[in-house]
Amino acid sequence: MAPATLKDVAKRCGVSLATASRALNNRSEVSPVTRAKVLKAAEEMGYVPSSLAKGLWSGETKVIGVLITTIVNPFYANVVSGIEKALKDYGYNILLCSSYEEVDQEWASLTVLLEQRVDGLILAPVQSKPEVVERLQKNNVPFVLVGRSIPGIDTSYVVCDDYKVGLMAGEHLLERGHKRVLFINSSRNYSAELRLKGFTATMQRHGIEIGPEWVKIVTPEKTAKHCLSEALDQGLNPSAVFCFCDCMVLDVLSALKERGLKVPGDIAVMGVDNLSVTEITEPPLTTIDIQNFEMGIRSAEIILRKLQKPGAKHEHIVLQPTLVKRDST
Amino acid sequence: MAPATLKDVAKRCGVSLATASRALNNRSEVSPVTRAKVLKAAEEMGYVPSSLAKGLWSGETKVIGVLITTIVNPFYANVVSGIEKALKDYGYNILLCSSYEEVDQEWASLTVLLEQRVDGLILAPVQSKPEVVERLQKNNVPFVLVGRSIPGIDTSYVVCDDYKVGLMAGEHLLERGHKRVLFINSSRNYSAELRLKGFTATMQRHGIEIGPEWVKIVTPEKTAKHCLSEALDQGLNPSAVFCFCDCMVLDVLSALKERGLKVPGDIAVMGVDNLSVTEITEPPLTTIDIQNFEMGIRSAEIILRKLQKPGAKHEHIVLQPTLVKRDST
DNA sequence: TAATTAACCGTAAACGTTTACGTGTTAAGT
DNA sequence: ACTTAACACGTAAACGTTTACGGTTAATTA
Repeated sequence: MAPATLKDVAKRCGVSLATASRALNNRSEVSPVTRAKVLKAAEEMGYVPSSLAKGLWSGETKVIGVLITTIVNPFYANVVSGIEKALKDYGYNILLCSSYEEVDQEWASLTVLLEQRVDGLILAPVQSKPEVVERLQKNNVPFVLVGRSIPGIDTSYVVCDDYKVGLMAGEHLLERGHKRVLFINSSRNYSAELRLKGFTATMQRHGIEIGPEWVKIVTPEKTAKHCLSEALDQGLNPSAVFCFCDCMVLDVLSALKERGLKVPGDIAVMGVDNLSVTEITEPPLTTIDIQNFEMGIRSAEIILRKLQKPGAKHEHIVLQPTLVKRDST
Repeated sequence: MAPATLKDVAKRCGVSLATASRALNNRSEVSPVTRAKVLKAAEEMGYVPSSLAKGLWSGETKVIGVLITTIVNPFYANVVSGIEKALKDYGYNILLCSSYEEVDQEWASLTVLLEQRVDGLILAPVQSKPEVVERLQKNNVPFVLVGRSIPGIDTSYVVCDDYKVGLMAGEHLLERGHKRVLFINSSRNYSAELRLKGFTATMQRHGIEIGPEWVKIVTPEKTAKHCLSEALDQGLNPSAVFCFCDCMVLDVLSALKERGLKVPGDIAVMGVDNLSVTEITEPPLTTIDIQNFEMGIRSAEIILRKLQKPGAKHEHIVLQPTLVKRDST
């Protein structure tokens, strides 16, 4: 009951494998009448060519690996959607893997993607360490980092200007009079570092030191909600919370609700990503738009270019963030 | 610069292909010293076995195709996340395709998935027509429908009790005194039909006829926002809107905001899916929980069982919806 | 008429694995 | 000293494609 093969089709028409293959691939060396016969037989038998065999022969699978933290985060859903859109017209498909922000899981996913011989790879690396990238370079597979780059290593990447993100958040919150700001950050990746740097530098320029107790880090075990609770229980009394991404803001928002704290009356909050939900929360959320969908598009386009010209230079795309002022600050 | 093959590894160790293969697969017919030599060489050369070749030989790819409408809808993001979780421990991976609710796109994606020789398929069919399912049956690939079944055809599926969803919505809205309810529905799939039936039957039981002008259908070209505008411009004056899913509710919500209509004061709204955002919108949204994540888990489990016992009976899982009363009604 | 060419088609090798089968060596049993 | 068994390893076929190469026929040219 295995699927019909080219051999089956050929046999049924009484032609050779080669002829059947040529007929199906619209090559000229086959007579019109034979071609029609083969096409008809293939159609009737529900013949679907095997990408495995084709890939083994041609060395390309028409599959692009995508490795993100989790598709449940709408930021990545948007990125993946952008990737999908850009790849569709070129016949490429997506093999999706998630790291859940865990190094081991990322490594394992990478193994899978390499085994599947993906033609290219788009990934948001978990850490800002070189191992993962070195592995890809060693395996000679075209790849692009998306959302996060890695300092000191030359790769293609599509990111936003993360330092500026931190800077914009700092300036905005200062403008609104906030001096005690809790920063709930993501773990270990370079974007998180840059946003923190941009933020602290800006606050410092206005004479405000951000001590380590004002920076909490979300991990797979410790949600943004936990971070907030921890801060409040430590008696920190922030007047505003700045989160690495809108997802964390949503988490914080429900925590504040539970505690009966009003936003922005008792405490202000803002995030990054400009997820569509931020328009319709109560209150609508101030956030920073970093062009999620566009990031997906651009990274896919880079991969497509790399596939066309294998020797091409690395491309570095830095998208500009824009502040979206709403009512939560 | 192609990736190292088993042949390369074997040559470097001065052993045959067969021995190298056996060493890497931990078979007993190879001496400890040879095995160590092979493993070391493979490690050094960054050898990664080709799933293509392995798949061609074994007939299984360790890949499950997932065909949904779009990953941007958090409902499907949750479903996919559930699938991923259930598959992970068994070494299966996800090839993701989107139909965007278009029949042609669905058909094309299916071709790709069959070409890739996925071991199994989880899909949310666009229409409640048999073509797609017949194709899969003809190609003899195990599959499960998720979220939507197809009437009159025996397949495995994981759905919620859609008739009951419609019924619950109807009863809840009646209870809140709404008699003029606009139903913004999804297009052409059986779940949409069932929810509509459950809804209209319930309203009818209370003496309220739902004329066709009270049912609007969202298509790729016509968003929920359009549907609402159309209804209001037709002078329909609904006191409540029931949407096929929360995504549509969010869309409606922003449309109402633009028009300056208050929820639930001027008009009530409710949806289905219990997306996490519905807790924190203003107002928090009444919705119906249909266990999104669980749907993913269950459908993946069915596929896993089918892969173990190819001859097994179809499984039909109907999850129970629960009404989540919040402030939008 | 003989030689050339075009049109069509088949044979076989290759892609990277796995395993059935065969072969040679050594150790144990008679 | 001869048989047997166990062990370690190699050879080759198979999975489903594509294409280089060669061959046969018929049509064209000299």
